[in-house]
Amino acid sequence: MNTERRAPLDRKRVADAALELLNEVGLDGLSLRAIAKELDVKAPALYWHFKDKQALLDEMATEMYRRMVAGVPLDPGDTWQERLLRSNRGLRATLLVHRDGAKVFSGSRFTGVEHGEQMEENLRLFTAAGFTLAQAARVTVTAYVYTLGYVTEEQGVEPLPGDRREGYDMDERTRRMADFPLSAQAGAEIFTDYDQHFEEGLALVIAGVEARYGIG
Amino acid sequence: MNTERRAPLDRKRVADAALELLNEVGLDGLSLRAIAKELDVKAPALYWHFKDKQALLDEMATEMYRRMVAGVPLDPGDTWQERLLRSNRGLRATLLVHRDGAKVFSGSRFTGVEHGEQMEENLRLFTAAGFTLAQAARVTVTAYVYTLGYVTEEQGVEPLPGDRREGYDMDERTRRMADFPLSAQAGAEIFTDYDQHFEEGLALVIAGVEARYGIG
DNA sequence: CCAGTCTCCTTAACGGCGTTAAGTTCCACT
DNA sequence: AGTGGAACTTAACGCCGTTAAGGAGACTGG
Repeated sequence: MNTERRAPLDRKRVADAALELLNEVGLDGLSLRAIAKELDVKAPALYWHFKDKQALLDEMATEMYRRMVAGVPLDPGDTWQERLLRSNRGLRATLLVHRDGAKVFSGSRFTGVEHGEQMEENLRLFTAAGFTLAQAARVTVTAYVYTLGYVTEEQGVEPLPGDRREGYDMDERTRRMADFPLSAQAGAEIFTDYDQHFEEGLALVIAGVEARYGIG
Repeated sequence: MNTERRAPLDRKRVADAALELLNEVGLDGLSLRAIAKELDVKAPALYWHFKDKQALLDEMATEMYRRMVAGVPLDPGDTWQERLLRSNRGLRATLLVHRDGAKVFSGSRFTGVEHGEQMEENLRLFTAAGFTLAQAARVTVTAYVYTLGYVTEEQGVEPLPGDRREGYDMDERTRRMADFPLSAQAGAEIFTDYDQHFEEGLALVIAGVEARYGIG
């Protein structure tokens, strides 16, 4: 008989398995029973590690954040513009790794205070560049919610990079919008080239900061 | 005996009832059975009017949009800046009317093509102001996702204006963030005064458009 | 060496969920 | 009067998050 005993779970291993499963089944299909099965365990076992499902989702978001920090090494010598670009590109890339990544992220709260470190570094850089703390907060939050909102919309159309959801066929949309020629044409401008359009919006925010706060 | 017969339901009446209920129970608690009860009907009756729950949520989002358009009369003589301010303030106000308004809105797609009219008007105004269609699309989308992202975060902290969710006590947060003084202090800057901070972020976007596209 | 405790999991069950199938009632029209 | 469709109800399915109770194995103190 097999007396090998599986190593006990921990929060990170559960979150990892859940994130992997997320890509296959999406947020709606992400049940505790399915996650448990992935870990060769029954669903109630998860309650030993998390008080409820939301706590597991929080851990998933936190894990995504950890991977983002690990994948986006920040140069302390960055200008604030470079920092804003890098961190928001990194954020978007992180969200895009998982189906419904933006929803998981924005619906959850980080466990612990690890995220404080990166936040502190950013605020330090911005204030050193001449921003007041209030301005620094405003800039980072504005870029953050822009990115989150952008990817949320993006993933509503393309759950994973490259595979478009049904009902978002461009030709069909153009036909439906025949009475609104500008809107019809703008559709091609909105529902394609997500990478490039994200960059442009981010550039608008940065240009706004330079202009309004007078820090180049 | 009572032979009065209730007028048959329609999509709008269902969506109205669901939106009203949404404020009491939140998106998680918004079950078809509860909506049906509100309408003196059993849950499966809703399937006569909607093919599934998502279709009902889509109708709710569309109804929110209709109310926004009705509540934010657009002056054709607006400058593009005024238009961008007005429409995004109107959008935020609309989202804030209902608990989880931003989530409902960004998770759904409009039914029909009514929204094309307003979109067309906006694009007309922007192109008339000198923007290319591509620029006009970029500007409106950037402001749109900013607003959506902002309110999503806002409603994560304050589900309805004025009633703060537990776990977002500022003093307690400051204590937890003691190791990160800038972040701790910035918290007061981020998790309060949502109206004013929304305006500031929107102003940043507008300033960016002026600077980057050279249209004042 | 063994009793007791703690960790980590299982089994069983609860109420509620979205959804489907089948049947019912009532009205409009021929 | 008879037919047909519109607008529902009743009953049921399988799945969900969650809780209660218990059990197996390792760890610890006497």
